[in-house]
Order: sequence, then structure tokens, then C-alpha cells
Amino acid sequence: MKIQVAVAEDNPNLIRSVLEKLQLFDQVEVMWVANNGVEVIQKVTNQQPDVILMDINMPEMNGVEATRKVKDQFPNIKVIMLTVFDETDKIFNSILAGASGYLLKDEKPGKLIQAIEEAIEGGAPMSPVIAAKSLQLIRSGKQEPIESVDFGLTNREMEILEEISKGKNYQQIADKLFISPKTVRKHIENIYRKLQVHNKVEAIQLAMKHGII
Amino acid sequence: MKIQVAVAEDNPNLIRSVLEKLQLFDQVEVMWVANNGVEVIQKVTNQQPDVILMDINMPEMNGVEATRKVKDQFPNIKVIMLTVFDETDKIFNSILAGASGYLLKDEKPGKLIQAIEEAIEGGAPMSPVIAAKSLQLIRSGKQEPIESVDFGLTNREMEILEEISKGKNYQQIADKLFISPKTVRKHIENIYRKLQVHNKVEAIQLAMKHGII
DNA sequence: GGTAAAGTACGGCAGATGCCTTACAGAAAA
DNA sequence: TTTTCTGTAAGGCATCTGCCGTACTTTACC
Repeated sequence: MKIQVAVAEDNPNLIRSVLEKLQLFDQVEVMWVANNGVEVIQKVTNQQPDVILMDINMPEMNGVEATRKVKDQFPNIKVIMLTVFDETDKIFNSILAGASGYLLKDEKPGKLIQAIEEAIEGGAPMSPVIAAKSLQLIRSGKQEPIESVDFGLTNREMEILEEISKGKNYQQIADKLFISPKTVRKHIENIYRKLQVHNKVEAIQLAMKHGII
Repeated sequence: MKIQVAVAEDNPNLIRSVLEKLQLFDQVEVMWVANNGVEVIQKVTNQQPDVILMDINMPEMNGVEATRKVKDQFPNIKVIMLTVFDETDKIFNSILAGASGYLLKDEKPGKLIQAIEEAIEGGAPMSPVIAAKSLQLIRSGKQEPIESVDFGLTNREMEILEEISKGKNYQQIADKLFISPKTVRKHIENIYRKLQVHNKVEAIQLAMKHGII
């Protein structure tokens, strides 16, 4: 059984170029070709390919929107975005829309086939340039400006700060660490002094702000 | 000028395997080999390679920590993580640490060299399986799956919860809201009952977990 | 061998906190 | 109209907390 591929692209020359690349390999078969996003939705309703090679920029409905609608109706269809540009926001939107991969249009025929196969196997084929940008997205979107300040807390103090953040009282922390509650209090006194705070809530808020806990 | 590569890996067999793969190509040269993260830091201080192939799991200091320290001192050095596993959290931490790529250890020699070259060109070579996981990270990170639970807190109670989270005591909250500290205490009692907690720290931890504050 | 840091532990005290009860006014709902 | 909810306020009490001492042991570093 050949892999069923669909192509969505408005530029006739690029369609021809893609089709030529695909024809070099007999493990894939082109099911249909669409010239814009609206056409994609129409055709995919009748015939579901395994993979859609989707141009980002198309008239009527762009590739990102089309991807969203396709993945919404047929989550199993893999969508690989094709583009000449590597704009960060389009990459980001494509990923959110559910695209499985993202390739630049000048990939060699072998790469293209390889990407199609990887996508079917659950991988996410990406041109390295695109991959680099998606890593940037992760870095920027997640952990941003946490300013790690060293308050000079000892290991034991860190341990106790952890327990404080769980809402435990002196006695419970003492039981957990097999020490006297008096000792716990002394440690906490030292923590407060080092962090320059005066109660548990302030301590954990400051600790979280600086990523200590 | 050959590409200078360093290898960080604790398993002698895998070191040999990597070195053999690299020797098949004459555009790269192995500058040094380290057996753990601490050794990496020592050697990189004296000699800076273009690329480090870094094992995730190493004794003394793991690959993620080592990557963080290397990128901190020498941002231009590209780090490609090598691992047999594809654990999501390690991938995530590696990305945050500044890794440029992430490959599975069983990559073919050609792939390895290709990855090194792509990393130097600013790309982010990733095995498709890894790439798929990083896409998931982007998707999951952007729209937070915080489970909003309605605890039935009144407006006044919410207001007071906010103040609690700033580390204020009863008197300070009372002053801020122009009410008696006795009233504040009563509100807080009600908050505790609704949230089923028994102190300030537990209250704000639960509130933050559910995105109330 | 002295010093410093870290971890342990105790005592005291004033004030804060958690939890109980009662009470009343205004608003909203039944 | 009566009931319920919300917000306000107060008294009492056992416990917890924050802050001030002091003191011993171990480990690490000059």
C-alpha cells in the first residue's frame, strides 16, 4: 500500500516541482492537489490522504487555517508545512494548528520523501533552521526572566524551605527531617535573615520568584 | 580549517563508537574527550571546540548542567545532546540550558556529521522523534492547562486571599481594606473552610495551583 | 591548633494565627 | 415575607510563629 499524499499549493510551478520530486519514489502516490485552503477542506472531506504537503501562503484560506480545520476533523492526517520563508510567527501558528513538520521548499527530493515517512511514524521532520526557531519559541515562551540570586542558603535550609512551601508547621517539618522543632525554628530564623523576610508566606513568594523552589 | 569537536560521554564503548563515526569524515577533528560534566568544564576552559557532543546522563555533573555552564561561559560553542532515551523533561531542560540539537545515539555516521555542520550554521538538528516532542512542548506551554476550579469564594474573600499571598498579617490586611482585623480573621476562616486548608501557605499554594491568584 | 561554618538543641516571650461561638445589618433569593 | 448569603464585628483560647538569647558537636579551612 502506497503512502497517499495530497499537495496544497497555489503556484502551478511549485506544484509541478513537488510532483516531480514525489514521482521519483514509488512508495508514495499523489491522491489530489488543491490550489487553496478552501479546496483542501472540500477535497479532504471526500478523500483522506496520509499526509498533506501544505503551502503556508495560499489565497482564499491560508495554510495555517486549513491545517487547523483539517486536524480538527481528521487528527490522523499528518500535515507538513512548506514555505520559502521562515517567519517565526507563522511557524508558531502552524505548530499550534497541529502541523507535524515544517520544511523549506528547496529541500531535495530524498529529504522530502524521508520527511513524509518520518511524519507518518509520528516524528516531526523539520529543516534545521526551522527547528532552531522552534527551540527559540520554547525558550522564550517558558522560562523567561527568572533572576537567580544566591541567598547563601545551606542545603539544610533549602530542604526546610521546601517543606515550608508545602504548608507544614515546625512540628511536621521536624518529624519529616528527624530533628527537633526547636532546630527547625532556628533554621527558619536563619532563612528569614538571609532572605530578609519575616514570615513563611514572604519566604516562599521570594523563593518562587527567584526559582529557588 | 577542520571543525573542532569535543565529546562528553562516560561510557567508553559509546565514546569509541562516536569517535569511529567521526573518523570516517575528514572535515571534523576531535579536540578532546571528557568522561563527565566536571571534566567538560575543566577542558572547555582551556580549549574551546566548535561543537560538543554531550551525553545527557553522566556522573559527577550531568549533561544538562554542563551544557548550561558551557553556554554561560562560551555562548558560541554549539552543544548537541546525545541520548538513548527521549524523555520529555530532559529534552525540555536541555533546550532551556541552551542545547542546539538533540540526537538519538544510534544515528548513522552521515547523520551525525550532517548534524554537526547544521549546528554550526545556526540550525538545530533534531531526530524527528525529539522534534515531535519539542513541538508538544510548545503546544502545551502556550495554552496553560490550569484546571480552574470554582471554590465559591466571594469577592471579598478573593480580595483577602490576594493580600494573604503578599505576606500580610491580619492587621495589615484590615488597614488596607478599612475593616476590623476581627473581620479579616473571619473571612480567612471562611476561605480556609471553602478551600479545605488550614493555614496561609496551604491557601496560597492551592490558589496558585488553580490560577485563582 | 585555632577559627569558621553548619547543624543540632533548649528557654523565654510577645504577638500572630487557627478555630470556636455569637451577633447584626443589608442584599438577594425563595 | 421569610430565608439565605454576604459582610461586618467581637470574645475566648490553645497553639503557632517570629525573634531574642545560649551552647554543644562536627566538619572544613587556615
